[in-house]
Amino acid sequence: MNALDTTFAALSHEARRAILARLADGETRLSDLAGPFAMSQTAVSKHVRVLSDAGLVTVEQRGRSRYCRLNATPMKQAAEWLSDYEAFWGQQFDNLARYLAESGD
Amino acid sequence: MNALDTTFAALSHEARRAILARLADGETRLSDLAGPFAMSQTAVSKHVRVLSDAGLVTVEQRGRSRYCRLNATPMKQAAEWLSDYEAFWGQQFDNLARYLAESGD
DNA sequence: CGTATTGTCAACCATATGGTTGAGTGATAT
DNA sequence: ATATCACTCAACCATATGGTTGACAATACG
Repeated sequence: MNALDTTFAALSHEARRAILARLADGETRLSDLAGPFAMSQTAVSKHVRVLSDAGLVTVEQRGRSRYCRLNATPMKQAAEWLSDYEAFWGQQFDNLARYLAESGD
Repeated sequence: MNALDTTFAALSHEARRAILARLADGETRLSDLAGPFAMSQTAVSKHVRVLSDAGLVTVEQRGRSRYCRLNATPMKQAAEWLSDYEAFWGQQFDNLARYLAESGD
């Protein structure tokens, strides 16, 4: 898997996006991250692992806690990939119109 | 799975991103899509199915061929989600500096 | 008609993902 | 020293993903 693969895959789960949103407010301990989720701490830990493997989160052990920090850098590449399609975002109706025109040939 | 989940998941495979890139050049038949891939047509068909389920591709049967068309609309939502983190993209070194400063306490 | 083209479907396989529980480890507090 | 906190790890489970093959269906061509 390349970087874009792992980045998009990491972003494809709501819990992980929620974790990132939380980290946008600042560094958070793993146990504090787990709070809002109806999920065991182990599960949250696994999600953080996925985010960490994707380079989206930096984990640092201090004392008995693990502090998680957002690293948005990989998102930049993802956003750049998406931006290549910016020109097509408004074209849904154009496509529909073309489809209707073509199917009427 | 919500829309963002399926969109990001669909984008997390290189073959599917390649298919989308190809479709950006215009409508393409499924068999023509399969060409460049070291993969059976069935596998390509499955990828197109994933893209279609995510709303990124519109498939239309004409004669014995299936014509695939790009629909970038779902990407817009994904790009908007990402753009919320734009402010953090440049902060990797800031974060590193802060980390070093804190760990030096 | 028969045959090639274009694709699906079903079955199968290996591996990944997302979750659980229970046990264990290392740091901190009392 | 012991208890508690914050985790990880290993095992297990169910389901999803990504791929294959072989059989089938529908369209088009001659």
